[in-house]
Order: sequence, then C-alpha cells, then structure tokens
Amino acid sequence: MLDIKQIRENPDKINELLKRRNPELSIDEIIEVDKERRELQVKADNLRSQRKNSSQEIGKLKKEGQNTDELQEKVRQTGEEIKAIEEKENELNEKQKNFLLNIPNAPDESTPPGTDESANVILKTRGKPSQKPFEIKPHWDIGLEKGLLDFERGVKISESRFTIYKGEGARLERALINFFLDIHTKQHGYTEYMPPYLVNSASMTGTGQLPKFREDMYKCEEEDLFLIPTAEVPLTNIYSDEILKEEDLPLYMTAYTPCFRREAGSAGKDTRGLIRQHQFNKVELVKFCTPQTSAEEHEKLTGDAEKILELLELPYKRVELCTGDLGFSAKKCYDLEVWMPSSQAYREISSCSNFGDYQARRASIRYRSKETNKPEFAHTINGSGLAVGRTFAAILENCQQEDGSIVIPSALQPYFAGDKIK
RNA sequence: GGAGAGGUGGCAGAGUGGUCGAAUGCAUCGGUCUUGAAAACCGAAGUGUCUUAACGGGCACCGGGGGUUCGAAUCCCCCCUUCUCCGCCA
Repeated sequence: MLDIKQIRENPDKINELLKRRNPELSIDEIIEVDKERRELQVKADNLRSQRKNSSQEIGKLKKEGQNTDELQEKVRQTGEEIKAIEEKENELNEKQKNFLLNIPNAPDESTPPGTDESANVILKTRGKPSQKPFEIKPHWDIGLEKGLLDFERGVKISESRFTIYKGEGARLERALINFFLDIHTKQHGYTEYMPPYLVNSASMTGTGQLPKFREDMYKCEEEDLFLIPTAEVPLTNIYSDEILKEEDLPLYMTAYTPCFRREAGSAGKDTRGLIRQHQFNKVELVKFCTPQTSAEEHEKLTGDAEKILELLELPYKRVELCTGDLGFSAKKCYDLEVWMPSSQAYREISSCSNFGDYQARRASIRYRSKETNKPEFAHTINGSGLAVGRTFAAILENCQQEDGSIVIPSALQPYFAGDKIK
C-alpha cells in the first residue's frame, strides 16, 4: 500500500501519479480521516498516560494502607472516556486501512502515460513471425489431432477451461517446466522453491489480490485458504513480517506451481485452446532487493524471462505497459508477448513487474539498512519465467511442420528426450 | 480428530495482578587493554505509532482477538500455532 506519511506530505504529487493510472483515483478523502485519527490518538494517549500514573499512585497508596476509593472512581471515569475515544479511533483506523488497501500503487515516473493498452510501448522485437508456405493449424486442433490435449474430457471431469494433457503432451509440458527451472537456477542464480498452493487471506492481502480481487480467486469453503493465482503469492509472503539483513539482498526465488484463476469477467474471451485456463502451469521469478537496485534488478529479471524465449527460438516482443494498463500493485511493468500464429498476433506470455515498496509495506517485508541500522521496506519484483501452457501452445504452432509434426526446439530436446512430435 | 504441555526481545530463558518494555545468559555493535587477536572489563542496543524545527517526549506491543480490574506478560473466554501421546492416513 501507499505510505500514509507520503500522502500526508505530498498529496498533490501522489494524486497526480494516481490520475495517470485512472483519472478517478484520488487520495483526498483520506487526508481528513488521517488528520482526525491523529487528533484522537493524541487525546487517547494523553488520557492513557494519566490513567497509568494514577493507577501506579493507587498501588503505592494501598501499600501504605490509605483509602483510594475516590481516586479509583476518578480513574474509572477516565477509563470510560478512553474507551469512547478508542472506539472512534478504531473506526477511523479501520477506514484508513481499508482505503489504503484498495488504492493501487502509484505508477513509476518512467511509466508511459496512457489510459489503455493502445498506449503501451513496444521496446523491442526479436525473431520474425513464422512465414510458412502452408497453413499452420491452431494448437487446439493439432494438439487434439496428435493426442496431446483432451479438451472435451477436461470439461467433463471439471468444467470449461480445464484441459487434460496426455502422452507426449504431458511430457512436453513437464519438459518445459524442468527446462525453465534449470535455466533460472543454474544460469540466472535463482533458488528453487516448492511452496504451498493454498494460502491464507493475509498472504493474499500482502501481494494485493485481496481485498479487491476476491472474485478472481478460488476459495476453500471450510478454511481461510485460497488457491494461488500465481506463485508470486506464496513466494513473496515467505518473508512477510520479517526483517532481513541487507547482506542477504538481493534475494532471487523461483518456483513452478500450477495457478488457479476463476477468470470471472472473461466470459467469451479466448475460449479455445490453452490461452485462458482456470488451471495452468507457470514458473515464476521473484526478487527482493533494496530501493537502490530495484530498477536494475527489474531489467535483469525481464532479461531472464526473455532468455527462455530466445533459447526456444520463439519470436517475441517486449512491451512496456502504460499507466492505465498497469496491474494493481505494480509501478512499472514489461510484458513479453510471443507470436501466436493461430491468432496472428503477439500474446502475453510473461509479465514482469516492479512493485517498489508497495507489496513490502502490505506484507511487512523489511531489511535492516547497513547505513542507518534501521528497518526499511524492501522492493519486490516478479515476473513469469514463463507461463508454461502458453509456451506449449506457441511451440505447437510456431514449430509446426507441413506434415503436421512438431519440431522440438533444440535447447528443449534433452528435456523432452526427443526432437520431434510426429 | 482426541488427550496433555507450551507460545515472552536475534536466540536461550526468568517473571502468575502494581514501581515490568520486561531479570539473566549467549549472540551483536562501540570502547578500554593488547604488536595483533582472544579473554577480561566498561558501555550501547527491540518494533510500531503520535508529537516536536530539533533535542526530546507520549502511547501501544510478552502468538492473535475480546473480557475482568483503578491497574494485566500475569486472571477469564474464543481463535491460531508448536511439541508429546493416541487415532486415521498418502
């Protein structure tokens, strides 16, 4: 969340940045609440101080055998006063907290302004969209034909947007996961994790999914547990409510997990194929670092994700999201988009965001600064490295041959234990 | 799931109604001593929040929430969690 102190001190600056994201956003209404809240705190603190002193006095007098009835009655009344103020105080605290939890991050100064994706900026393009002398079959057709995917039975055993991988399809998916993890751990310095796939509401709040996006998530009925929509949630919250040593930073973490999203509100979008599933596999990259290095670490992390696309020889673009297209918790974001012949378009396959201290403040992830020896909020960064199902689809299409076979990119062949799907 | 015992500062561990933000030990940091180091000795040191130009000061925090009381780490209730035993089980 945003820092209330900064809001207090620089309301115009913060409003201006938020309005780049959405003109309707404003922190104005919280300023008065904050002021009132602080006034009440001063009042209550003073009364509590009085009560403390008087109570101690009573203790002393009683020891001396003196009558304290009158003083006790006075303190009792002070107690009632405190209670009344505390009630109002709690109400305002709650209001402020809710407000802050529902306000998105302020965009970075460098994030290009704009209201929707049309204002996104293409930063680079690598590889050329495959021009082939035959018609490339969409991955859902070729996947079904080759017995790699079973959409209908996936729907039968679950519901729509659930798919079964089968035979060489399942093996290709597994090969991709292992390939991604090996590159990131062996070449990019990430530590591999296997976190829980169900997390509590505190974790979901820490990374920003709650309270605003509850309807996007699968929730357990009996427990305070949600299926993770991304490994970002468990990984980022590993160090919530902790103070790390500055020497421990930067911290690089990666994990393969399935991801679960209700996709409420995407009815009718990408209904065919693997692009938009309720359950999909993803390898996630997460970093914690100091504010001084976060911009640089963000660039590096994005490069780590790009490396995978390059090794797989898939054509892609790097796009910088404009302020209006930014995710809720992000202040700066690059999307990687892979060429998808079936839609004759580039489709998002990774999203690499810098959150500044926004998540760290929500989840209380701090490090002790060597310079000041005081706890400071860390910066968090994450990105997909990559979405596995979408990579699977991209390979089925981009690597498709005229005879319908799929040539496995050479870097992946050892993982797939084969060079081709016939 | 059942029974029992716990949850206190970075760690270990005391404290069962008042002067306790909390003894003590270890670890940490600064200093003295030393050619250097160790040892010894002296000293510093939690987190949050409010207030102040600043120095400083106030308040809160002993797993979380509520209650009793003039006063709660300490008493009561609920929840979470750890350990041990039993049950179940991949």
